[in-house]
Amino acid sequence: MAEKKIRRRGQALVDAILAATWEQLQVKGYQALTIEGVARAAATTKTVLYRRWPDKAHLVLAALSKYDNFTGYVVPDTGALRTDLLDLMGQIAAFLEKLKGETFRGLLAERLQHLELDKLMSRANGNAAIRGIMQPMLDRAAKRGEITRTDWPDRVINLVGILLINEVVSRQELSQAARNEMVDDILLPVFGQQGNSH
Amino acid sequence: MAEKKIRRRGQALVDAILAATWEQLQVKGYQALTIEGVARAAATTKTVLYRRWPDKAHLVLAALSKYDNFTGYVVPDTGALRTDLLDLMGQIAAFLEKLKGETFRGLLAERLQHLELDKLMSRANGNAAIRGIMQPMLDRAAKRGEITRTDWPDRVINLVGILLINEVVSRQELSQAARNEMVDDILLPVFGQQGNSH
DNA sequence: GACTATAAGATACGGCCGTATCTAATTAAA
DNA sequence: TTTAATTAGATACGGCCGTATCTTATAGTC
Repeated sequence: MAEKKIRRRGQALVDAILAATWEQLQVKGYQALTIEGVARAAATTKTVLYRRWPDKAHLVLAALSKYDNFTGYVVPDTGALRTDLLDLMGQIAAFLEKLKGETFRGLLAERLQHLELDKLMSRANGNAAIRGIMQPMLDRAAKRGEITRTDWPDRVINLVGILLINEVVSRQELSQAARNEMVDDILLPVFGQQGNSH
Repeated sequence: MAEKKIRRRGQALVDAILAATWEQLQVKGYQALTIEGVARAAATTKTVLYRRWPDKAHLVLAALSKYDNFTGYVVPDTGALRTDLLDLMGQIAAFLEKLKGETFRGLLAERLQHLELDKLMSRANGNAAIRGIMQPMLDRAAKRGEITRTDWPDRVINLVGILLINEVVSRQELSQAARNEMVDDILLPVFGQQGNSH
């Protein structure tokens, strides 16, 4: 008569929780998602969640990286620095798009309050990752004679990411026109390619 | 025998609340400051606070603009675009400094979640305000022959602010060296002044 | 199969959020 | 001065946070 109380454990439990997180994220959005709500939806308790993830941001990132296949970026090689930059921006834009804006802003906001989250956001933030993509692009551009200098400091390398993030945050969208403007008015002049902006 | 119950009203009450807010901000910092805590400290209730300010961010901004005299920026006129830019950055840096970093990040985070706050933050964010300062600088630089173009889009004009904000957020400081680098490696090239970076 | 370490689940806590409702003090109007 | 309109203050609500504690199911070990 008494119902069996089956308990999920380990990976099975994690999977169930992340599934619930993902579903809540779709239904309610980042802001309205709560730890307790996810726990309820996953038919467990928040105690269990707090044992694994320190806060909402980490939980959501875990779900994101499980479901929203975070494929890495590809180093563009289109034959010209300008189109390389536009291609890269397109890739990042697609990534930000998937985060649905509101989720992205939520994660960013959380990052501002708990700076440790930095590392996890390195993809969107683009610290080390971006250099790995930019450097080959710049080296090739130099070889082609488009630019002369290739040893740029982090601040310059990260500029692409900063511009995109700011665009999403302040205008809530990331149009092709905006990307063109950023490349032609800002990035190309910075990298020292003058004259053939378009 | 029964104590008189004197009630503060209007401005007197607002003043007391803002004083309490300011004090709590010093003592606890932005994150740990709570509406209920301020209400307690001001010997009133949160009902009263919510009748005037929609959230913590607005309350703190109100206190800031009352106590931390938000003096406006002065349009630099040092005789060269480079030093003008450095001067402006210095002014903004001083403003950000006063916000104690943590408060700034807190306000920024809040802004990400409730985008309406945008307007209030326009000083730090620098939408319309920044153009009013940048444009005369650029016009003068053009007259001097340092640059040729002066009709820059918002995205370019706002770059100064974006760079500074990003610096504070990601590195938690804003050194003179960093400002020099931003001016020499990014801003001057963007505005088209090549060759005399330093 | 019995025993033990581990981890899930249940429950409760104090604290804060933001809202609603009611009362009582104060001010302005009549 | 009495009356009416404001607005401060008190209280209570449901909801969530993050932590602590305790019970109980599960897995591995002897």
